[in-house]
Amino acid sequence: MAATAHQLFREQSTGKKKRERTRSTLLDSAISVFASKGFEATRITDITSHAELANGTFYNYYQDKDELLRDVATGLAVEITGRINDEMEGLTHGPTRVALATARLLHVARQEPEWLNVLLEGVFIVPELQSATVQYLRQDLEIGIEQGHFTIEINLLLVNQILSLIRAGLLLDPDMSDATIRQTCEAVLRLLGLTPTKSRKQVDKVFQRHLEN
Amino acid sequence: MAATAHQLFREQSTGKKKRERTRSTLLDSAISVFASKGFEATRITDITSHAELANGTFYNYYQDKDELLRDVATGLAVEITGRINDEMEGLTHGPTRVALATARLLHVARQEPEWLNVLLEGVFIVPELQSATVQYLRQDLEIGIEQGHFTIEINLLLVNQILSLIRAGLLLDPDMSDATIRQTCEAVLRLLGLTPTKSRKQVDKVFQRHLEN
Amino acid sequence: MAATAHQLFREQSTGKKKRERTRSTLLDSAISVFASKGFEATRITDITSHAELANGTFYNYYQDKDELLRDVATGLAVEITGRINDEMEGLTHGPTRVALATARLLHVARQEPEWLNVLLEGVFIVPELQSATVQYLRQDLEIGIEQGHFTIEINLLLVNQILSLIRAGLLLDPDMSDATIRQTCEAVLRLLGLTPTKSRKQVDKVFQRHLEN
Amino acid sequence: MAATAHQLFREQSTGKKKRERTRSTLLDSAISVFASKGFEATRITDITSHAELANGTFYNYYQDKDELLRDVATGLAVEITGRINDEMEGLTHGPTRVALATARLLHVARQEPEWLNVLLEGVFIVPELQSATVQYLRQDLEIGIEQGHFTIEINLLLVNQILSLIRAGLLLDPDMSDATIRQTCEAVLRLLGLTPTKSRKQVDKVFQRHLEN
DNA sequence: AATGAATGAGCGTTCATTCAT
DNA sequence: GATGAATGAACGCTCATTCAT
Repeated sequence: MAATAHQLFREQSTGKKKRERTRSTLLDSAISVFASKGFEATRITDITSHAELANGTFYNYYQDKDELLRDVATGLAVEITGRINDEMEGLTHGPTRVALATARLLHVARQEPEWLNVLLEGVFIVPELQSATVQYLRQDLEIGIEQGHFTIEINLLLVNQILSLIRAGLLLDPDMSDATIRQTCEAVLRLLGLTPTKSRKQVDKVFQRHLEN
Repeated sequence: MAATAHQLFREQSTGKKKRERTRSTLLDSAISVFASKGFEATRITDITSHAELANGTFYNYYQDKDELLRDVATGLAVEITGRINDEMEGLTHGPTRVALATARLLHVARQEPEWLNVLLEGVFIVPELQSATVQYLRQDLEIGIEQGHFTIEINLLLVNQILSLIRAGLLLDPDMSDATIRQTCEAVLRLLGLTPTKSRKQVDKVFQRHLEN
Repeated sequence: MAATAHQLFREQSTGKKKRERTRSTLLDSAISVFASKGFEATRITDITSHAELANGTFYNYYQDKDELLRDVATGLAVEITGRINDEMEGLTHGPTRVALATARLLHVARQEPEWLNVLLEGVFIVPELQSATVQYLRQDLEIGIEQGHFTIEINLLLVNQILSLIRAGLLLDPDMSDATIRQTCEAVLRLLGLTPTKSRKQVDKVFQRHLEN
Repeated sequence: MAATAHQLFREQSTGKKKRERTRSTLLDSAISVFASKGFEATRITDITSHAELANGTFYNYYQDKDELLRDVATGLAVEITGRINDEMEGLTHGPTRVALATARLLHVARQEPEWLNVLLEGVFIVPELQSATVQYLRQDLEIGIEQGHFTIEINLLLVNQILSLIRAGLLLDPDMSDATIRQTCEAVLRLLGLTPTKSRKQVDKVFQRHLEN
């Protein structure tokens, strides 16, 4: 397999059976190729040749591209939310949690530029990931509501609005400069009902305390 | 040509030369097909057969799908902004202008469900429409800033965020219920820096004064 | 009509009826386009647009490209043989006649680079031009035989060999340098049975007496 | 695959891998179709259907017709020159070598009428075969010059003239009667500077000694 | 006579998918 | 399990040809 930024699935499968290792190779290749050509434009052979496998091998694992995307996006979702959650332990302030989660997410996108792109394509194409996202956000949103910080009604549109704001940032600035991350975080907080001033301060705090490195 | 909701371009070209009428047929067909299958998935023959023309006829008018999309989206932009601007005459209050423009836009989407979908695909695919959109919004945003209502920096990301919010609404509720329109308008105002309360009131006012029908 | 090196047919038809003038425009355009793209690669619209006529107009004059080629090549043959014959008046020496005719032909090709190319394509594609060529050559060949200069049997293959030698020169050096013309003329004379020395001298003489300018 | 005169490449690949066998099938089919319709007029599907393969299979082996022609012509050149060279061992007399090579070449064309046709199209279309031909002829021409038999300057035009003479014979009499072969051989020798008498005698000798069968 | 819009058969090419090895 | 040759439907695009104006 051609060298990549980070072979997420391959690493997770070292030592496992061959079938699992080949599948992981496909998954990692899919990330690379989806990220560089986009899901639609990607051909099966793009993935298998990137994985240095025969084209026919693909069909030993997946029926079609969609099924692969589902697998990829789910795996990425698990990895990324895991990373974010690690840092959120013990935080109880709703806005801080949301701001941090958003900032962390975009930070991951900076370090692994391919991941978020592919994950978001997955969310917009694979239906079940939509509701998973809702589940994931709901808790933090409810905390913020209870604390009186968020003035919102939790519904599918709201979640989509948040995702769309994130996507807009990613689309315009794939390298995720600090400025883009900040503007996106602030936009999310404003959407949830914080004033511009509070949004700004909240983001500042999160950057100082959690993202200095 | 198969019956459609509203043959925008066909109407504009009645009485003109045959070449212009056929081009309009293609444009109207493109709207229908792009809206129902999406731009990417649309085949040239989908458009020509919807237009009841031979496939080859397409190439008498456009080099490829992109060129057609550009034409369609531009035409739609002119029509839609025209309709919106008609109602904005004399309004000087920044938030009102933005809220009304957004609400009107989404209203058009309710009446002509295909238009906004296609226009937005065009904006995200055709580069020159991106900057046209910026131009269109900038004035109202500047008014709101000067009046002290908006707390923003006008940049490309902001414009994309606004468009993304609109798109999120359209994607989730293509029929554009009042609830969706309201939530989208409020989201835009919050993004621009209004508090939840002001956003809500502003939207209420716009609905009462300008959208009762 | 776009400017060309020399509008042979157009000139011949000035003052005649419109039908004749339009046909001439097509013929001259055909020469230009056949010469630059080759007969096979030429499209009907290449010719009509070069002639600044509508594509449909073509079919008012010809059924297809082949018919047009026949017309073009015949016209060119008449023009070119006319020019050559003008200079041959009074010459009775077989080798001189052949050498001069060949040299003149290639000279015409230098002045009107498009003509010979098109004419030869015509000869090899249109059958009836083949036998016309035989007719044209036979007389001079017979003179040379009778005078004891040529050691040949006049047959179709011989004529084709001569034409092929001419074509080889044209293909390799479209600009028809003096060297190419000389080598080609000598090759023709050798083919007819002259020794290398006599061939060389014959060509020298023709160049001195008839082609000094 | 439909029956053909002689499946040159197929024979060479029996026992080899499937990929090689299929490629050979394509090559042999190409010879048949190119010979009967000409290179230009041949469609990809003409070749694949003659080979009893799916149209798509072609593209597993070649990018386009040109690439295939190059492969075919090269293979034919190797085969044909091999056959000719076998008979030339030990001959040191320049004119004999040239006459025999030419005669043998045309003899091959009689036995395998498709080969020379296709090879010559290849030589005139594929540039690298042009120079290969020059290389091949140069040696014999130099021998003849050194021996004082040929009165020539070796250049590209000369080589093209020789090829053109051969082509003329092939075009006019695809069955390659003895008369055509003789006339063509004599023409080549005359072109190289031999007198008609010597040319005739040389050809007679070659026919008696080497082509009696 | 001239136009040029419309046609649709035909071709090159791609690529998901199958299957014998 | 992995391979990769073979498939053929599907699509983009061209262009000779027709015909109403």
